[in-house]
Amino acid sequence: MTSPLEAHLGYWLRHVSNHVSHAFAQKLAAKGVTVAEWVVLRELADGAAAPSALAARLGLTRGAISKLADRLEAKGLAERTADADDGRFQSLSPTAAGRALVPALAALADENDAAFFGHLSAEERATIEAAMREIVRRKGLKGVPTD
Amino acid sequence: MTSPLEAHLGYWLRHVSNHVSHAFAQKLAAKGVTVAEWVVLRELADGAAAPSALAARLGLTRGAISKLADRLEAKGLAERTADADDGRFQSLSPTAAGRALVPALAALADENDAAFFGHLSAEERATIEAAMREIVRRKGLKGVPTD
DNA sequence: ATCATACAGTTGACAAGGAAACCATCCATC
DNA sequence: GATGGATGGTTTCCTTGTCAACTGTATGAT
Repeated sequence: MTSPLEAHLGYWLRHVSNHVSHAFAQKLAAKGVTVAEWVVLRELADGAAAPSALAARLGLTRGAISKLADRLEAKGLAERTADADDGRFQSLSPTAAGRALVPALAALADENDAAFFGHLSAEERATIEAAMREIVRRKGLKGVPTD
Repeated sequence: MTSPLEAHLGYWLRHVSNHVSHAFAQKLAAKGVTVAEWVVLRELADGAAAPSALAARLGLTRGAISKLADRLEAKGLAERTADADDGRFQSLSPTAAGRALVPALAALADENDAAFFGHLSAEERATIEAAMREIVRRKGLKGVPTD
């Protein structure tokens, strides 16, 4: 007997996480930003960063970051600056507009998370988060997903 | 203070679920099948279905199913048959080859799930699954994700 | 009977990443 | 100081999905 899809925890995780992300994407769209853009912007709010550092931290390829940087720059939310010392390096930093946008987007993120998980008890939330952190630790997973 | 990404349960869910799916995709690739194809194939193993029914059940658009059907047909794993009564309808059914493939793929799915979640206690697993099911119920979420 | 409407499936344009090839720049060694 | 790797960033191609327009078929109201 082949086990049904629903037997897998991975199934449920993806199912819910897909919907969470999708709902979040909808909310972000109203601000003219995609989820991936938000993640980068959020990261940049803590200080400018090199594209490849972002790639490593966010679990994306350098190519993806390159394209994301293009989009953010086109939207006037971030800008590249060449490193004076090393011609290979560059630094991606948020513009004033980009920086200004972060709080509103963060509020949307909070709101979205609350909408999906707000009803869970503190224990349940703790259990789930701990389990996820543990899996990440065990598997040595790197990289941030897209939310 | 804008809350960090890690404060959101949605973040952790997606993080882990991304890796679970990716790992699964790798395993499936050895069998020449993608995750989406597996999901459809698994669904068809329970009996032939109309494309639009699949779309609704799997949370994909009809267009996506149409292309998936193309691929499955090209690989000789499924086939379309026109409905005799209603010219608009068709039915997607697994070929013998497709049907034969399912158990092996299901084994991979089991294996993959175990690799990520096997170390969790039964209680933890139950808590997580119940929470996810509850969210799906509350939100009235439809559709299966891609695992 | 006819015609508008709804519906199943397909198709084409587009978005977003991954993989890999490609450039440019730096550094280490000779 | 030249030259042969590393290393950072970009570009190209491919895959896969959505969205919206389109095709063909059935149905219901007149």
